[in-house]
Amino acid sequence: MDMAGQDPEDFTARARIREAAMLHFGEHGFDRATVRGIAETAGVSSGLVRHHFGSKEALRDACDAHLVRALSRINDEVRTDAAPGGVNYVGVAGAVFGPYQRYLSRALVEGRATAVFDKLVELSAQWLAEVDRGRADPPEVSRQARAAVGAAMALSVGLLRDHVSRALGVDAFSPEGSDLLARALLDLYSHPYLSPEEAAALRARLPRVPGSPDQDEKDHDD
Amino acid sequence: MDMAGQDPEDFTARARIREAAMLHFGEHGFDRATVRGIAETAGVSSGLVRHHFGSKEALRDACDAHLVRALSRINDEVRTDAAPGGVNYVGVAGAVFGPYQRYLSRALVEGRATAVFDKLVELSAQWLAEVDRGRADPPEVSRQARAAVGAAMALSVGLLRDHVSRALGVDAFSPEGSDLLARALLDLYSHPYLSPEEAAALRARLPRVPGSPDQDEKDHDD
DNA sequence: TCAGATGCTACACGCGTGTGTAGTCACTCG
DNA sequence: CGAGTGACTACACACGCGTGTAGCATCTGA
Repeated sequence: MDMAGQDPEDFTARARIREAAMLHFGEHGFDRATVRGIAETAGVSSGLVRHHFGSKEALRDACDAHLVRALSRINDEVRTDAAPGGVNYVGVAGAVFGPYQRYLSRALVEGRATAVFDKLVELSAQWLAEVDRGRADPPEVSRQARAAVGAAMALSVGLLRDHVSRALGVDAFSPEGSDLLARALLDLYSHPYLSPEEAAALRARLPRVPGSPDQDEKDHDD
Repeated sequence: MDMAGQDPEDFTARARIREAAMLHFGEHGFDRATVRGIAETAGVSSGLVRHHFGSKEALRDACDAHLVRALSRINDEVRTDAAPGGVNYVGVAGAVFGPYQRYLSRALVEGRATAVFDKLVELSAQWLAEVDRGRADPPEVSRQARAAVGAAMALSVGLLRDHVSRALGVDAFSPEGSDLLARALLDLYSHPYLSPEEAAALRARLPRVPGSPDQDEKDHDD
């Protein structure tokens, strides 16, 4: 039916409901959020929510789908606006979390929004490809693995927004906070926090070899 | 009453309930988890849960408190076992998430477990203090800010366990996965991913100065 | 021996929830 | 005009949930 575009349907009740749902799901979580509350925020009856989306879970699916669409749009914008020497991760993080920060956080932690994470891994891998080019020693682990970790790290501040904000003293997404964060991240990404010797030493202390049984799990007593 | 120790009460029904609660809260989330289900796992009646903890929320509080106790114990162990040249972050992450990975993840994302995060910031700051000593250029941002980001990053893989595992191809907490992760992290922490020039360039592209209004928030249209 | 805790269970209540149903209004098309 | 269709509402139902209450064993100490 209305598979049309993204803009023209934004004032429809359906879009308002979706928007309200992302707000409520993000703020209170899926379970705690109520269809009635969403309907109220959207200015419609609770029945209409069901009429348009069928069920609460289907509504969440629609939110997830919308998130992916929003991401791919943002992704294109970022790609054209990226710094020549590497993707501006701060910008990416700020953009990915957009108006939907809380919703995305919950979705990611609950294991959903896989497309978002995978896209971020892809971006991270591209970045690493450039970095690896100008590198003397060959990386020990695959680029994919490092990209996965990099993607997770890029999201970490957003996921732990409240805690980071508390430690920072200002909201991480406020102008002051994001500036502080950006500079902290630049510092982190531009300085090695382990010397090659330390890294080698720690590597040597790693649990035996892959495949060894749990060796560090002596007891979790209580 | 039974403020006794931590070990001697581990076989009591109260401890079993707490343990079952952390399992259920972690697996299904606080709202979706039911007192009846927790009671069944603990092998007791649902009434006993209320008898011991008063309410579902109080039960969660007890779980949080137990988590903090577990952390401080782990913290002591790690501190004595830490590598001389820096804290083994991989070990820390693996230890902090112990048997309570999922529970901790949810608690952190929901803004609880502040003590855990703050403790991690503290550890991170200690580590940075050592790193800063052997550093030529002075860091631009406070150690606290960098520690906050570092703590968030140390937790990121645990928070996004499912996604990272999917990108890795193996469970991030399996022996193979944690080994792979450790080596990826060591690579990340021991190599700068931005050259000083690139960092300077990106820093120059940062939004004006702290305190400037939103400049990058043109529109979030729909 | 007998009160009084204490650990624990069984059962019922009330409420909020997602969902189902019936119906109204408006607009379209033949 | 009139049937049809989709947006939308009001209302009721059934269910699962946290919570409350009453009661039963078991142990302890005066």
